[in-house]
Amino acid sequence: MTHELSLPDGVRATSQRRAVLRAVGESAGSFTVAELHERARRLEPRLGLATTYRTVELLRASGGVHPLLGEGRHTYVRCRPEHHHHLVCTSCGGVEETELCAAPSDAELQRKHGFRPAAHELDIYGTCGRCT
Amino acid sequence: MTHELSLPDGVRATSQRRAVLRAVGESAGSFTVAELHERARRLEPRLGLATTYRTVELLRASGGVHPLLGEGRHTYVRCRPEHHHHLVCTSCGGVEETELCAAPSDAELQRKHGFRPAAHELDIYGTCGRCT
DNA sequence: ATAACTGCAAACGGTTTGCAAGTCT
DNA sequence: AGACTTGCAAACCGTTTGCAGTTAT
Repeated sequence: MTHELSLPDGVRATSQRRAVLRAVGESAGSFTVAELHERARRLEPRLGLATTYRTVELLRASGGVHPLLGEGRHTYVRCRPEHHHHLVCTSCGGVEETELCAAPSDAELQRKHGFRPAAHELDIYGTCGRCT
Repeated sequence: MTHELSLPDGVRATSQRRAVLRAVGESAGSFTVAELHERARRLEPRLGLATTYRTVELLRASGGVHPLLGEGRHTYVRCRPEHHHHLVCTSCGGVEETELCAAPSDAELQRKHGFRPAAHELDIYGTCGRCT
């Protein structure tokens, strides 16, 4: 089930890069580069932040991780991003995630607007369970 | 047709803010704060960048503009009151509006999350007709 | 009169880069 | 050996903030 994460061909398999790879593998959901760095440092304490950035960029270019539009460009998910949206409570400010989604169909967007959708972002505002 | 853009209640109508407002009004599609600043400076040469940021934040808080989290810098689009969503072309930066909408149903959100939705925002990223 | 607002410049936080030292093949 | 990779620190860039002077109401 879990697709094996690997470095692109032609780059060297250093201990630093392996540590970053494992940190990505251990991530549940989305992560920032800083979080990844912190986690990878447990395996490779001398790992520098710049190297983490460089490795994430390698993985991004080879399709191993994917940047999320929704939470700012500095958030990534492992290649198969779980599709989720935000439920923002306007009373307490809390945010939860949901997998429920019903965006307009690709075909309809194509037909009515000539637009080819690649990703979308949906934020739903309302009142959460605790606040009702 | 074009809804008049205005400052929120309780804030002073200065020439700087009017210049930023007009610059927003003149924008086609999305814009960055820096672009807005440059455009608004033609009307108000002494306008500072910080003031442009502060005014954009005012407009954002009062619903006059809507932030898109694109590559690198934050970009915004002007927001009109009718219910609509944005089709953002990641190739040319253009933004069109669509009335197509299919958010998850209130009942489903209520049942699965105990969340009572009031409003939602949907941004769809992809390639527009001209860029395909 | 006075609270809101401004420009300026310095501060800030995340990201990138130059470089000398170190490492994989 | 030789190219690739690293850590470090400085540079970078968009954004925010502190402050003293200015302006709308």
